[in-house]
Amino acid sequence: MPYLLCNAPDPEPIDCRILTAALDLYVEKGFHNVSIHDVQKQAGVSIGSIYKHFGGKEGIARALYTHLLNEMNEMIDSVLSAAQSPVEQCNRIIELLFQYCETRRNIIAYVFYAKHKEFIDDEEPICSAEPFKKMRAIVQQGIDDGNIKPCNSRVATASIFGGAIRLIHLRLDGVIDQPLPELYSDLIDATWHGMLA
Amino acid sequence: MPYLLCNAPDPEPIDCRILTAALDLYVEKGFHNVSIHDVQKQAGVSIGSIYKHFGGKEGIARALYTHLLNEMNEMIDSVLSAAQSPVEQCNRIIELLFQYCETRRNIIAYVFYAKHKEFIDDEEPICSAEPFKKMRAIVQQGIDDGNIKPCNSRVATASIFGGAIRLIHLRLDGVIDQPLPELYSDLIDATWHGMLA
DNA sequence: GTCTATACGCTGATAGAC
DNA sequence: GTCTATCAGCGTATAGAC
Repeated sequence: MPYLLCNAPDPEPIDCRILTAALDLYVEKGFHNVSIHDVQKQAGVSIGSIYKHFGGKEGIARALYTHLLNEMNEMIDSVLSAAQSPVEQCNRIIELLFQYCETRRNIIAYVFYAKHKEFIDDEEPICSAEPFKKMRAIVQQGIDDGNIKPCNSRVATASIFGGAIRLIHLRLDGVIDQPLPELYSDLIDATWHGMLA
Repeated sequence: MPYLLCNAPDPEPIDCRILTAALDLYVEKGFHNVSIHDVQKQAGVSIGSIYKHFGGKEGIARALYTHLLNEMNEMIDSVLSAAQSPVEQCNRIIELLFQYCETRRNIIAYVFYAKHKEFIDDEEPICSAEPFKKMRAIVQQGIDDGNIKPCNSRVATASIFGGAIRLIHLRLDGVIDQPLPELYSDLIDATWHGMLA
């Protein structure tokens, strides 16, 4: 995977055109409501090329999946290498997710919102994927350090990131019309200090 | 809607058999991976009857949608009529959702997990539906009373219910193998008092 | 490597008997 | 009201030309 989808070289190579076209269509209409012909038309390539490169519709979805998880993963790694405390790392991840939700909407939608099990065979649930494991590891580290409240690590991770993910879903659904970064500080305060007045 | 799906009379009427069969199949395999013939077989009725009663595959999905939202709504109303404080009402809703997630798994999956926009035309996002509005109203009431921290009501609602919804998703995905009610008290503590140690 | 034309299967939907 | 048999259309995938 020589480059990230959002940093494609110019002129855009054919496989990249196919991926971005498919991503847009899958997110907008849902995987099952998109035909190979739709992708072919939008990408400006032929059906033959699509089968040559990805072996079919599901092949594109699987390639997208690994590709975008990879981007997620690099994002998490960049946060980790900044070497702050676990709490600050969690905050930074949420901050970046909120930014991406505005600037790279379809990537976030595909990773956080699509139901991959319904169209990609034998795929592990996405929360078992590398970036999500790392998020949980950060939380566990915070617990071990004594900075995060000691409790079931699933519960802790869900408590810390659940509100953010919920807001992302609502934003993607069009229920929230405010850009998420504007809600960041309120959410962070609620997450760490609780919702009691 | 004379009865709730989970309290169907005996012998089960034909439309109810269709709905429960479709619910099971839709949740297990995803709407688009289920054919009318699958539903017909599982429900033990004919295709003709299905078209007579619901007008087709999407008609079943729409009927399920309104039916199950109705059940959700009654659940919320029962909590509201118990007339506790908003904070206790929120806790009770989460407690019931966790219970339902174990005992009426498919109902929760269909309401909280399915992407209705992908197969039901012109449907409002589900969080605009009555039960979700009521949840937000409860939170707003708590803020007005001075019991819940005053902030953007979307953020507040997402903070309070986001962790629970996230755990429900993980449980439905098979990532968590512990029954959710066992995680209830940890989650509630985290929600109201925050995640700092 | 890229394309076009074609074949085949599946699925949603209907018509008409009981 | 319930059922079975049948149709028409779409969408995936392939074969073969350039």
